[in-house]
Amino acid sequence: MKEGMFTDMLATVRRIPKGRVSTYGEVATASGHPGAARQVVWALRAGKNVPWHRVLGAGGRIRLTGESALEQRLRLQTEGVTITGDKVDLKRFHHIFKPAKEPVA
DNA sequence: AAGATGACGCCCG
DNA sequence: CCGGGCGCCATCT
Repeated sequence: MKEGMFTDMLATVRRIPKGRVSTYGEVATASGHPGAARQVVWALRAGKNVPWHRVLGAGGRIRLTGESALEQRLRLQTEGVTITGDKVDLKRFHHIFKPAKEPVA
C-alpha cells in the first residue's frame, strides 16, 4: 500500500539523532524526494512524534517565526546544539544521512 | 479549473 | 549580509 512522501520524510527526520540537525532540502533528498523541501514542511506539521526542531533551512538557518522559532531554539539548545544569531553551525551539528546505498565510487 | 500559500532553495546584484 | 526574483510542489480557496 502506498505510504506516501510524507511518511518517507517523517521516517527520515526521525533518523536525525539528538543533538544533530538537518535541513528541509536534505530531508527531501534523503527521503527520495529531491526538490520537495516545501513538502517536508507539511510532513512536519502533520506528523506526530517527530523531532521537527532538528530540521532547519539551508545553511542551518532557523526558518520558523514567532513563538515557534523560540520553541525550536529552546529545544535545540536543550539538546546541546549551539545557535549563533539565527543559525546553527552545520560544520559542527549537521547530520549526514547514510547514503541510501552504493558505496562511494 | 485558476490563483494564492508557504517552517524552501538557489542564483544574482 | 540583504533584498529580489524565479523555480518547485502539495494543499487550500
